[in-house]
Amino acid sequence: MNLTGDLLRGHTDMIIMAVLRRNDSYGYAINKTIQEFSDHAFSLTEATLYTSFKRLEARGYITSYWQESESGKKRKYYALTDKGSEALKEQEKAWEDAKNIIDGLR
Amino acid sequence: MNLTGDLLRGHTDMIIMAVLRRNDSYGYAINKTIQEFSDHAFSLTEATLYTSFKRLEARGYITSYWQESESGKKRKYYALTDKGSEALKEQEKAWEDAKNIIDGLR
DNA sequence: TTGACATACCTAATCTGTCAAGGTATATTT
DNA sequence: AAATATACCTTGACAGATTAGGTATGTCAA
Repeated sequence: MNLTGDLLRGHTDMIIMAVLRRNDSYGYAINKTIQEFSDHAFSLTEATLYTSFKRLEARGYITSYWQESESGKKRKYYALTDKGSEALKEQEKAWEDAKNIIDGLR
Repeated sequence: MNLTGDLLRGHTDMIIMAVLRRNDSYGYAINKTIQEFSDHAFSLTEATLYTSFKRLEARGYITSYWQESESGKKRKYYALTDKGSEALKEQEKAWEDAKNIIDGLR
């Protein structure tokens, strides 16, 4: 498997929000989750990840808060907002459409 | 359905090559084919289309030749090369992976 | 205890593909 | 004669992803 991020471009936000729908999480852990679910075939670059956080927060789709771990490290947690939840649903619909179009053409 | 090309970004080349796998075709007709197969929900802009042709030809994935239609209009036909056929297979594999990753995360 | 690695955050500059907005020209339909 | 469909193409701007940096703390093995 060799997946460039460009293949999922435009869907990064959806992926992140889908992870946050399960529960609040922080950058490092979110990326780990994505890696695990793709059998370590795919990971977002950190730049992509943090750029996406900024974008999502600016749009009001997620909020953030700092929390300290047991080990003492500071983590920035993100939570999906109601608005984000709505946006996620729409993006998932668009994703289904995209799948149908591409698969229909083959 | 409201699909921006950005949602399919990175897959445009695959889509075009998939159309060309059926038979040689020219720009205008290729776009019509894509529109029909997506129930007119999706079409590439012409700029995207011709940019993609250039890119694909530069990579040796397609070749082109001019041919006149019965009506007298000149059409630039494109044909999938062996190299393009190989690339298409790989891209389709990557597409399957992308689908699995995204759908697995939801 | 020191060095390597994992954890955890972030930014600036660059690259790439798409889009908006233009352009040319011929054939067909009204 | 005008409108529409067919048919090609380019330039400049934009948005999202990548490359390549940066800071700092915790953990574990040698």
